[in-house]
Amino acid sequence: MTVERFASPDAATVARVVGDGLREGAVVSIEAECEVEYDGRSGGYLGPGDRLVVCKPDGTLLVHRPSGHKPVNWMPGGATIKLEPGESDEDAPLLYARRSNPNEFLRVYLQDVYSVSRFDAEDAVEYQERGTEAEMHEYIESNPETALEAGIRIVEHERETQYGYLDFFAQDADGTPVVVEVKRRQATLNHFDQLKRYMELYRESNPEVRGMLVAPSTSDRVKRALRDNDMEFVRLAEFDVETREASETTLTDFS
Amino acid sequence: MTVERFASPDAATVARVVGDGLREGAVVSIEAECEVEYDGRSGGYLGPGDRLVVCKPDGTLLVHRPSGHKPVNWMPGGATIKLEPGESDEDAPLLYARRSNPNEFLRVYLQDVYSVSRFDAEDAVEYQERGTEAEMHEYIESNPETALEAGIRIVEHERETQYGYLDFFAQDADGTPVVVEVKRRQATLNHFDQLKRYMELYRESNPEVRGMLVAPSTSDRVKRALRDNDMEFVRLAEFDVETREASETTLTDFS
DNA sequence: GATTTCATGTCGGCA
DNA sequence: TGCCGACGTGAAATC
Repeated sequence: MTVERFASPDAATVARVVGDGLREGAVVSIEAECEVEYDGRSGGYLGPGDRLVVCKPDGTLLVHRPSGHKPVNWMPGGATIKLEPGESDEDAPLLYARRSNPNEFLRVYLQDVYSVSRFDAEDAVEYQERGTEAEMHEYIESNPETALEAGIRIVEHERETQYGYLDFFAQDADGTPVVVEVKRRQATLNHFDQLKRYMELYRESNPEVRGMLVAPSTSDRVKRALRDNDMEFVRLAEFDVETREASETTLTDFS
Repeated sequence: MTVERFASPDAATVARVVGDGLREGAVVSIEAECEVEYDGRSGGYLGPGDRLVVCKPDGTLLVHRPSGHKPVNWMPGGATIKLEPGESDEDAPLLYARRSNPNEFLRVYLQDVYSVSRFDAEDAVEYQERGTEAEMHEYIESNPETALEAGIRIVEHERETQYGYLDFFAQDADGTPVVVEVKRRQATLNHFDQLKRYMELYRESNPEVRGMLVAPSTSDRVKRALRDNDMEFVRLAEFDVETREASETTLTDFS
């Protein structure tokens, strides 16, 4: 049996299921009324309420409220999770997770456990992702003239500078060097800053060097900042999610 | 009963529990072997394997593998979730979530549902957080001389400029203006960029203006970049998570 | 709705 | 291990 579930378990059962489950590599889910306390990089307290608590064998602990994408409290993988049965029968069992670097902990007081389940999940396949920044780089590298401008030539990809990595170092039709920074989504002021930082390095030795910020879109503010600093925005419409209708791919597309 | 669970349910039961549950405001968790397909801002495919699928009544959908803090696939709140029973008995029921803006969808093919549970969770209390950037601002505003330097005076908090907001605008003991950028964690090159952007605005009219990057810590690289640009780093040790041992607060601290 | 900034961001890559 | 930047970043505040 892959899933074992216990309704209204007592503290000892909860302790056993959590302890054995995690040690043996299972995912343990708990539906309970609980109180949560966190301290570390930030700190917080959540009073009594019903939540879904998920413990993974890698040390991940998630506390989910009935709404919201993010867990209200959590511990990323690598933490040590243990369950301490309450001292007396009235005491709530304590689900306790701690990690160092940074030093932090999470305490979940399980005041009323409605249900706990142990899930011996087998999941080995890899997630296949499409549409990453790496893909955008590949596209630009193979089609620089379509993507950027006629006559441009890529000289180097991922060039290291003393101020960090720049995406492409290129030369335009006239042989003028071009610093290219690529963003997969709408370019922000931070991205402008980043490009400018690289530009300053090259402009010292060659004031002619050009700077290109390449992205599916950007705001007017960023465009103005670029103009004010003699840099350029290049729109890569091919990667704009909003204009490209979410394509109705089917499973066979991945075969 | 707050939690209702069904072991090895058939497609019709899964459809009923998911449909009724979400409509009636419950959290539905599914432990199943499934296949996942996503398309939208990015795209991806996850082959068959055992996962925990969580559906919330606000439209949140999470697919969790047995390890990792983040769901391998998800849909943030606001999506429309529906479950379509397979056409025939052999067809896997399809859990389908869609949203617009951006336009994207998630398909979870439930090939083998080990268990589905409906959790009518009641959770009304608010989460109380400590240690935010706002708190750091308050601290600096009330103790500028301890936090920053002797004789300094805060002139303005959250001043708007044509290039964005700066955290504090101050004057030192000599009356020289000081631009202050505050970060609640280790300051990065990006934060340096941000401060520099503001600085350039002020230096045009007054080359004497000072720039302060205030954070619990930063890297040597950032310190050097600051020095090279005649700006300063101010360490706010009070907010350093690493030096401050995770304090052993108790529930009573929040009363 | 668009833009900007914060976050217990998390995650991965590389020195 | 620490630093650095991408992310389907998400979420809040502001305009």
